[in-house]
Amino acid sequence: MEKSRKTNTADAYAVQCGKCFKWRLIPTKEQFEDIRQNFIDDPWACDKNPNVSCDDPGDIEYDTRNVWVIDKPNLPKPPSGVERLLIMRSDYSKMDVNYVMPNGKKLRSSVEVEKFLEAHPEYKDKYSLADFSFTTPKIPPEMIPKDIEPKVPSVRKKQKTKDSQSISEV
DNA sequence: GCCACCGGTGGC
DNA sequence: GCCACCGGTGGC
Repeated sequence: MEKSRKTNTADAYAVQCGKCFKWRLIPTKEQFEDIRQNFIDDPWACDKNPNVSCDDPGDIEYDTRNVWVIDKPNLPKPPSGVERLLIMRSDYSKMDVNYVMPNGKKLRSSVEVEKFLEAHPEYKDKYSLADFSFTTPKIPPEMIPKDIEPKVPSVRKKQKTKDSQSISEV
């Protein structure tokens, strides 16, 4: 996923084809969430779209012209009426997950979800804890803009090679 | 007074 | 060492 400097949230979503490894843009967040929730059992491929094949050029390149963040596969899709927000810290150190409930309340952890459901029994048959995941994507070090100052100069963070690609929000 | 944002840490 | 979680607070 690529983040807009303005909104601090993803402004595009892309999935990588399991066969040709090209990246294809997914038009909406909800479609992206649909693909993501079953990604391991049902990996995505270009021909999932009747009008697209691996012979077609990719929609977007994985490079530093955008800030890419690789999402975890198989996150539960937010139930209807609930939106999952993924917010980038201004220093690109990490991301935060918030769930926006139908009444506008934002939840920051599973514990808060639990409390919310207790406090609002009317939602209890509609939503369950399993619908929520606060797992955050990793930010590949090369995606951190060059003009961002490293956080604590005294502490060196070690770079990590991250395997995968698979799913990504841009 | 709220809430978006950030820093710190406990537990794994 | 990582990351899910939460307390604090500055700016509105």
